[in-house]
Amino acid sequence: MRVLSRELKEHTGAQVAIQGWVHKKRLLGGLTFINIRDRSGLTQVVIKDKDEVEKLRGLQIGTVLEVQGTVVDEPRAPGGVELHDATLTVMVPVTEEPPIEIDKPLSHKPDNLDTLFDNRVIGLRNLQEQKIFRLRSELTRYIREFLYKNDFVEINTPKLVAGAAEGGAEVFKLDYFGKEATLAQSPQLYKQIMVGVFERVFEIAPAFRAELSATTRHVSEVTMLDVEMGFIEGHEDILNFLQDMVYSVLTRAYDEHGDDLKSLNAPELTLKAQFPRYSMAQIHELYQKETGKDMSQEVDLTPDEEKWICEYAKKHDGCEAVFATGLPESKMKFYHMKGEEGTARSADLLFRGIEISTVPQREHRHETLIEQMKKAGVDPEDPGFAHYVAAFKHGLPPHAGFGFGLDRLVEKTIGLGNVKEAILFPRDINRLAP
RNA sequence: GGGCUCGUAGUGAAGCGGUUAUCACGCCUCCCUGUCACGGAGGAGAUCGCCGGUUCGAUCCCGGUCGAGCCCGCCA
Repeated sequence: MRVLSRELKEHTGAQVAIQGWVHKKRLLGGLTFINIRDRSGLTQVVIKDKDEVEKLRGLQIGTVLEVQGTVVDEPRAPGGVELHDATLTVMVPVTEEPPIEIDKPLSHKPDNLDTLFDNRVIGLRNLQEQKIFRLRSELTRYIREFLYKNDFVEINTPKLVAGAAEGGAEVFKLDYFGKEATLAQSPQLYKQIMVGVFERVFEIAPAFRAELSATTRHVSEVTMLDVEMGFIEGHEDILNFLQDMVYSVLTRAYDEHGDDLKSLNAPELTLKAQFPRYSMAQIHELYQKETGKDMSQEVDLTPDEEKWICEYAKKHDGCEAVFATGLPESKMKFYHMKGEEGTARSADLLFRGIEISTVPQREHRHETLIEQMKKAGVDPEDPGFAHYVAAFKHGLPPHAGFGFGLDRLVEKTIGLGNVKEAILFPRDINRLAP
């Protein structure tokens, strides 16, 4: 029976078998230490028998082994237990030398990210590197649990779609049995339709963006959390809901994985249950007062302003998540609801210097929607949009939702410098493999 | 799409108009009984991204090219 590394201390004195990968060897002459890695961590194996050590001659890190031995309490061993009198059985011999070392910190310097991603398969065997993706898995689980608790249904919508769903962002075009199709850049229209069925829906899925962006915060395949909820009383409802979700998820991550976050050099969490809210105009004004730079002519916040307002909110409000409200009408999409004085009922959620979510209220009134579509140059009769419009014709309640960048959340929670570091196999302008 | 920067063993770095191209880790051989980024001795491993130019001589200077990174625009 196979025993896992983390279960070893429950078997003190017993003869057990462990299975895993050779993670590190230390040969001290008459004494050899081997670290075996399995899904639960590392086990230290102590070998004195020269013949056993010889079995590893010519074999590299990564060799898959079964080790039988006696579990011994040993304060000098990491974790307090180790395996003695070991017998090794090679399950999968590895003779190829690994291209990078996995028992030392991997370089995340911008210049070295290319090497990091080229060797991703091996690099992820590094325990620190794994932590990023174990945390990502946990953050995703927290989000799901929060949404389930709030009566949401998880849905899956098509990623092969006819034409651009929203217009605006660049899409990937492809041949679909002789017709032109695109990769969905957002589940926007589908999730709205589904409000007419379940009231509350969410999806966690890739969205594809063909923009020629080469920055630390863009990839061409992004994992989006899309949430949509019906029967809201006003825009506030969705802002509060997102705020509660983010607060719950982040505080839980720091509660349950504080040690991992610390070991990854994640910043301390500075968060309030109520996120501060500033209008775009206010942010431009505050920013100008502080830096002297006038950005009031910008339709949106500049990346520098996004960083600045997060720092400001952290100092001033004790919260590093902040809403930028009152997005200008010129940035409004046809499915957004108009706000007061040339604004859209929409906000951005910024966290640690970056936009992680856009949170608009939708236009649910059929007539108004048709008007806004026509104004935006979108044909409501178009096969790509007719079904969408039909959902409104047959009754959609007031609703709102948000698109939420999961990759960016992971990046910023851990304090990474590039969104790609939070993605197993990132896709950007130049990278399509691995 | 625009701007700026960078390409040196498997990996990470240093370097300089003339060097045997330097160091660390890894790899190979040997020594080492408590290591945990073990330690010690030795060894192999680099057409200095590619093409062209300047020069007596280019890894170094110039141009092009390919590759990469960062910023802007746009977004999540």
